[in-house]
Amino acid sequence: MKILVIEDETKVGAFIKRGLEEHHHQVEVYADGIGGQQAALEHDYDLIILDLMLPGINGITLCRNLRALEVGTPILMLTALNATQDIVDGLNAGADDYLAKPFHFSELIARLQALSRRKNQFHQDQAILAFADLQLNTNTKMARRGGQDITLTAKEYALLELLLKNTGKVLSRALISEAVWGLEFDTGTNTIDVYVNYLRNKIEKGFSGEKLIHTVVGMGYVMKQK
Amino acid sequence: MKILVIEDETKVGAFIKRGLEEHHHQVEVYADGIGGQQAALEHDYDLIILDLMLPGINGITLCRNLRALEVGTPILMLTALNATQDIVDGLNAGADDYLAKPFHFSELIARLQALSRRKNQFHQDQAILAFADLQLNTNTKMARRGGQDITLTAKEYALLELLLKNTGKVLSRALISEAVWGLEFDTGTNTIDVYVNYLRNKIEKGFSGEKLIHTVVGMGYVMKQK
DNA sequence: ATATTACTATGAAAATATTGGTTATTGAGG
DNA sequence: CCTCAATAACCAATATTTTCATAGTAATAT
Repeated sequence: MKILVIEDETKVGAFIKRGLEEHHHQVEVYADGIGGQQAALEHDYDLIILDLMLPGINGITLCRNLRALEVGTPILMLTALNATQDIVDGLNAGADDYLAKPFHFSELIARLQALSRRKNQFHQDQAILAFADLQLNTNTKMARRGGQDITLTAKEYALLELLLKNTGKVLSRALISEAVWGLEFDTGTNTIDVYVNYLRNKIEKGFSGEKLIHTVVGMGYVMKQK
Repeated sequence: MKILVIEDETKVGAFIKRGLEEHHHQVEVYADGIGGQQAALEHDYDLIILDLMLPGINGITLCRNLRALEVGTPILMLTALNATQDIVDGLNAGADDYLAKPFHFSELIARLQALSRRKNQFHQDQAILAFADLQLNTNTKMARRGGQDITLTAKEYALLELLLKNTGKVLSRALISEAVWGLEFDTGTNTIDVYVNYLRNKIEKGFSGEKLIHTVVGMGYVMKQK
């Protein structure tokens, strides 16, 4: 996920950044509200972590501004302990959740996951990912081709979902490794190739439809037709 | 959605109506409580937006009346800023959420979405949830299969209800944990698995009907047939 | 000809199922 | 108000099942 952190205490900001990066997120930190607001408007983040105590602009105002400008990105507020009024104000200003400082990092991760889950639950418009005569139902986690249901394992599903969300784009092994296995390094193994093979056996072998997962030698794999 | 707005300030009423219509909702506005209450009883709305400061009848009274008359439609109160007592009274009278005036339109939209989400998840005022030959009576909290009554504990009931309200959808342990136990973090225990096992023993073991709760390894559990 | 990718079998590891026991909670009776 | 018993909730261990990662070989592309 791409995450924007607006936090003036540099130590706290660095702590959050480091921790989130260890969880394979992409993080940008702004120490002032003005810069943070600008960034939020210009880029498309998956989550904004916003300290309410900021120099320059009040966090609640910032939050309200973003919502007024139709920025729908989930916002997680950081508040001082027992700042009940801040919490109420913040939620009214359009924030989605809050976390009282000081907090354990695991709490932050938990909130973050809860938020993305909630968001995914609401965004049900993309329940089915389809390409050519292949469909992937993100609710049932089942694939379907030629009227036939196909059961996938967790890794197979993650891989197919990635391919279907990036049809026509060549995905490098490094990118696949990071997205599906959460690894940022090259393991030196052929695990990805093996899983591509598993997928091909399930969604291509025995089906009359054309080949969908194509190898680009030296580059990676693509989901495409022709 | 079909939305009823009860608001005496015509400017505010018009503002809400216009905004909601831009979001493709169907809106009716009543400027007085008596007319609004009448409308709420006669038509079937998806949401009622109710100003607490009304001429003729008090908003809280109106809210209480509707609930007494078995109108289950979600009610979103509009209150003056810092009218804490009103908020408490309103929620006690059966309102589902509140919004302090003045508010940004995006806040209203957010509340509305949150309410409809909550409603879909929890407020299915259908007394009996049924799937295949299994029934769950949400009033008596009893399950029934093959003409035989099954008593459930609180957690078992909550879990079964969740599954039945999301048949066909794979529910992750994280989601189940949040919905049934209210936890946003992973306790590191296998409590969910144990309760799935309890449920299976009660609703599957000893019944001729087919298996209904399916495990999807690495993903979670689903209620489905076949 | 060689680098790269495809395929396959297998043991290891992870995930899940099941069971037994411990701690909480509740409700009746003293 | 307390005690006790019954039930529910929870946890941890072990058993079982499924999935995964590896490595070796075959096939294919450049």
